[in-house]
Amino acid sequence: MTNNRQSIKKATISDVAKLAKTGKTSVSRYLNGEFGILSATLKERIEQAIKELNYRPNQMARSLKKGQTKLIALILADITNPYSVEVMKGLEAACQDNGYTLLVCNINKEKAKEKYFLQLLMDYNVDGVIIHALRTQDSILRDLPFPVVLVDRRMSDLGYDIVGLDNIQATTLASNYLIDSGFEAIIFITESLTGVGTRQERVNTFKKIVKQQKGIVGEVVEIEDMNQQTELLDQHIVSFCQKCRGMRKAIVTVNGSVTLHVSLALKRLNIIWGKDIGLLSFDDPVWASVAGVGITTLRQPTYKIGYSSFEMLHRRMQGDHSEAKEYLYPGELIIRDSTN
Amino acid sequence: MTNNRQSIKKATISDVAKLAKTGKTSVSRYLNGEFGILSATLKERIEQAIKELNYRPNQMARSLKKGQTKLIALILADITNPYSVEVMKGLEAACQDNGYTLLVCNINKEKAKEKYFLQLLMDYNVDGVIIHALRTQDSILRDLPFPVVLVDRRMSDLGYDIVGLDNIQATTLASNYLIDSGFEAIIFITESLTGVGTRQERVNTFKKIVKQQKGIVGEVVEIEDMNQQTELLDQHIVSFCQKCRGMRKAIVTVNGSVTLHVSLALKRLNIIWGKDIGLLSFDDPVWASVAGVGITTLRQPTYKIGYSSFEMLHRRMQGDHSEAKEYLYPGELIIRDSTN
DNA sequence: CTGTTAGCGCGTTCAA
DNA sequence: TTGAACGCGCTAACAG
Repeated sequence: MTNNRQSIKKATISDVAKLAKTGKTSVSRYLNGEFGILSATLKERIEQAIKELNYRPNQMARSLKKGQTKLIALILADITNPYSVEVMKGLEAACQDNGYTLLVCNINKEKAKEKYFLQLLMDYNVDGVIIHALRTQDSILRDLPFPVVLVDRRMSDLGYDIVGLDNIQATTLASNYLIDSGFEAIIFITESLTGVGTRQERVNTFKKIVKQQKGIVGEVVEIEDMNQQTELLDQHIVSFCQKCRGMRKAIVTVNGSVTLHVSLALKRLNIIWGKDIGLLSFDDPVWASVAGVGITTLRQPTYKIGYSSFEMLHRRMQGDHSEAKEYLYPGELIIRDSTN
Repeated sequence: MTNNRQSIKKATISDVAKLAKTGKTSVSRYLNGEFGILSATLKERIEQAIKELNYRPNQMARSLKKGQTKLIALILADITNPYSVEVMKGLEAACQDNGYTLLVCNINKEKAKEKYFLQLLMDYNVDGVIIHALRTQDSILRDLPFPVVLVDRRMSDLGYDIVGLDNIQATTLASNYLIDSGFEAIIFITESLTGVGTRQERVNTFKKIVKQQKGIVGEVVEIEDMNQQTELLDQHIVSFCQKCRGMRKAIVTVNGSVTLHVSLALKRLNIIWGKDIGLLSFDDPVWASVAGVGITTLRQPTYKIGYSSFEMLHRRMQGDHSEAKEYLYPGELIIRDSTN
């Protein structure tokens, strides 16, 4: 059997018109639901012809004509990140609910691709774009020909709408929980902070809270590249443990990826979370409950974030030119045995 | 500051032609790299005009005219599955290397969406489609207007190319490893087998190997819905342990998702892998090394699978009508402490 | 080497 | 109520 049978030519609107013995215009009207101006019999004939030819309108032609493609795009830094995938699922649902198709663009952490995709999306005339975790400061980000919504604040203000976690609320919740649970020394471990507003907010809030509490030791460690600098990570953990000997210690990780790296480090160092040290993670990876005794996490309403980012975009696509807004959702603490 | 400034009208090929004082044809030739037929001065003028207007060709118009969109699509059952995401990354890289854009369609395990997406892709005239884990037996799958490549064999033979893991090699490798390591009773746990060729192949190979070995107890458990039937899973594990009391026991899980469920079950039952029972998982989830003592896995060459699925598709898109082929890649055993 | 012309499939005047 | 004709932005056939 042979593959690739382009032989099946698709019927066009003209074919339908011919078969229904009418003009393309009426068919077009039928397609667009303007039934008020169609006689019952014509409508019937067209219906019949469409079914017979198995006709489906060509979206490309339609897009060209109407100037809107019903395509929207999601640009994300790293599709390996489960958080991003969750957001994507919410977004996807919203798209389908509204007749839009989602184009997923994975930057894959390669800076060059940011521009590449933005250009591409302009070339394809997408109706709108949702950007998650973009870092470029390129001027291309100004005056884009389509509306943009940002998931998580990541760059200097460009006047775009923002949807994301309420980092202040979430960090406060997590920090206070640890303190109330009797932890006396807390180290906050993060990846590169440059250009990533989300992480900055978490770090800053953490610092502020710790400072307000007397007798609590708070420390922040920033490691540029977790994949490369494993020894550095190990060293920081070790020296933290030594410095705070005798105190109840805990680690907070800024996101799921860091949590994985820290878990690996603790295994290497033979430090057991839930027993030798506390552990609390932003994001709620699926494996959080099977990793050792389980890891306490701060879960984000990812699905909702994805879904409502579409809603904001949709408003813009329909011509809403009002001031840029921020929609921040609260996080939820999922308590497991790493912090008991 | 206001968002959504569609005000910036994009320049068209006519604008460029006018500014360069020439016809659209020459501009088009320039765009398509046919420099052999362009005088140096004209080329120069066009180049200048394009830069000045910041012109970029409209892909929609181009697609309409040429009948090819440079769009290909990936249809997958569940984007939450890390295996699928890995495949996607390979595919994505291949697309970019060849100037194609990838459309990701997530079925999300909702059967109705399979047809929906296939229709959609026809409407958008994509050049080709890669299908991962589709289950429909709908006639729509025959005579599609674009070439198709299947990742993992999942349905009755439709004459499409197939790329995936060599399940026989992989299962043999895994099973023999367990037997050689001294395990005497092995239970193979899988999700629903109906319509999923990949899982069937793994199960069948497992059965065959176990039967050949004297003194080895082999058992297969199929659980339809892992999310709903957690008690059932627990029961099966418990009864297996009772039945095979005194023997060295191991569990094999058919994929990463099942591994997660089984890990959770073992935690509930307070059975410790690597000590009370062996555990070996198809797929290699990122968390395999932080779950308890670590989980031995059978890693698939996911990236390569994704990349080469594009290559096969590409050949078809260029008109190769030869017989459908199968490309199967071997798996690799990653040994951790769950099977020592 | 270059420009004019005719569509690709569809939506939208405008006149009947 | 209906349909003919034009054009969206681009490429290709055909003349020059």
